[in-house]
Amino acid sequence: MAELTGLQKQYILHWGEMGTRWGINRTVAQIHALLYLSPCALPAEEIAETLSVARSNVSTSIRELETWGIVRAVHVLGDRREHYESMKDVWEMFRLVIEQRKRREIDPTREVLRRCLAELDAKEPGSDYTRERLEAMAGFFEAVTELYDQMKRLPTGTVRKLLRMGTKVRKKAS
Amino acid sequence: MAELTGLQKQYILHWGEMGTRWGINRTVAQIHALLYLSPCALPAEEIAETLSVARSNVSTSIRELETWGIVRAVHVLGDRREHYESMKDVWEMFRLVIEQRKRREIDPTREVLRRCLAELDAKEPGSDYTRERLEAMAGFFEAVTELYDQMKRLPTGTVRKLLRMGTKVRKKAS
DNA sequence: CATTACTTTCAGTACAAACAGAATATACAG
DNA sequence: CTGTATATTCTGTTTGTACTGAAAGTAATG
Repeated sequence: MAELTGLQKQYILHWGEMGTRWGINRTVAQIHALLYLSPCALPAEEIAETLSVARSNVSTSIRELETWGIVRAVHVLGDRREHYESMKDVWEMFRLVIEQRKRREIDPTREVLRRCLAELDAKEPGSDYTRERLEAMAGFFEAVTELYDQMKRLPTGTVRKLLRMGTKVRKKAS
Repeated sequence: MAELTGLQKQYILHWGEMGTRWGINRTVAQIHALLYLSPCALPAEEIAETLSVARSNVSTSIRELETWGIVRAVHVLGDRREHYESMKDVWEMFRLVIEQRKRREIDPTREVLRRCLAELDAKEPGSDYTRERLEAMAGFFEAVTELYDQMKRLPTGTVRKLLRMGTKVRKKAS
């Protein structure tokens, strides 16, 4: 993984852009893409060179990826440096990311909605319209959470199987 | 909707923050929150005042919300100004947003992955590892797309019903 | 325990997105 | 046609995030 092929470059750059669109730092996403494509774990130094970013920037970004749980440090015999490798199971990676974004964004939103509704009862029992809207929104978030919980219970791979089943059934019916 | 209650303020501010985390402009999200809570359509002027942002900023943001299809202009008799109102069906709103983000981000990513794999065949038939990784990622995106398409076929409300069913079944089983 | 290899933290800088306000355009009323 | 109300576009400024390079920190080696 010394030099990038044009193809790898293309993938890494695109992944970086996608990241930014979903509120993920470009460098973080690029590093992830690089590690994902790399057959072996890479030291920070090499990542910095390959992507032309500061060594320190790599350090911070790696740490973020580690908190997501999709990158980890491994040791290579005869080398004092940390080497970093990405998880390779795509489904599991996305599961991790989704789980954490849910915790950080969906759950707090549910909290706010609940608190709003409670306050509404206490202080402004009259404002029916606001209540109606907040309840609709709260219902949505509860449902999404429910959906998520049900998915989580399914063992790995089941989603994929269900998907295949669904496709077949629909094809038969048509 | 002249003055905001503390509660409405809370919701609007939170919604703004959530927006930024998902790559949506804070003002855009706030305006959406305001219109969503408002029982009647509001003129741009009033939105600007209520949220303390520049009139021009409202203009741009509204336009973005219009392109998403979740806000539209309506006319009020005896008033030359445009009044804006938000869609109220939460499920439909999210459906619209998801559909468009898929178009703008998921689909292009699938494109890139396909192109990469094609190029890989043409130019570098040897690089097995890269191919393996790209194929795994491509497979994931295809599956997500498939899942999305299947969901889309379901008539409105079915997701909600399925959800309730799922809950019941699981409760019985336990 | 001093030196070297490596990593993280910190402080300032650069950059891109968001924004305000002015300028311009459009549409309506008299 | 003129003046007024409203909407949009444009330009410069602000703001916040990402980033760099230097400094400090940590740990292994001889």
